[in-house]
Amino acid sequence: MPLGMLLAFHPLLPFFPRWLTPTLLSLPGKTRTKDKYRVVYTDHQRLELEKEFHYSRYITIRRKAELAAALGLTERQVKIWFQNRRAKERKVNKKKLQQQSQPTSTTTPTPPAVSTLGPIGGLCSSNAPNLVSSSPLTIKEEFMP
DNA sequence: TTGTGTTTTACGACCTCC
DNA sequence: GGAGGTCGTAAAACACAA
Repeated sequence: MPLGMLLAFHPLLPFFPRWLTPTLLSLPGKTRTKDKYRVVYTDHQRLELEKEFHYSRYITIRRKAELAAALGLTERQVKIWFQNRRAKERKVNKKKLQQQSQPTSTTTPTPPAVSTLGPIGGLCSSNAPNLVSSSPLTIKEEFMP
């Protein structure tokens, strides 16, 4: 049974949605409130975050603060966005790998081995572990005005 | 419409590093 | 010990076929 169901149907928490659990209600600074379980980022916010991610998958503390201020987000939101974005990338790469490992017998040939780092290639920074280095400039330029 | 699958925010648990 | 990493998950938002 998922944790959420346990919480939702816990005898002490009768029919409380997850975001209404006492923990979330009592602790200040929590972002999950009754009004907004989660916010939807604007296209501009997403674009800027994506740009930064393509430049470097691991954001520096300084850059995180700058970006958060520029986009009107909290540093925590920026941090979590990067975490989720890396998770997404891993998921996509895993999917690609699985598709490559089981070749289709249909007429549609699998495309030539594409970098698992996505269409933009492997952009990485010095603080990004286990990242295949490529040309960061090419990516960055893609978002130049 | 609506039912269903996918994507997007946000969190907790746990782990590693300094 | 704290900050930040992954992993798993919840639930809102979204896409889309029926």
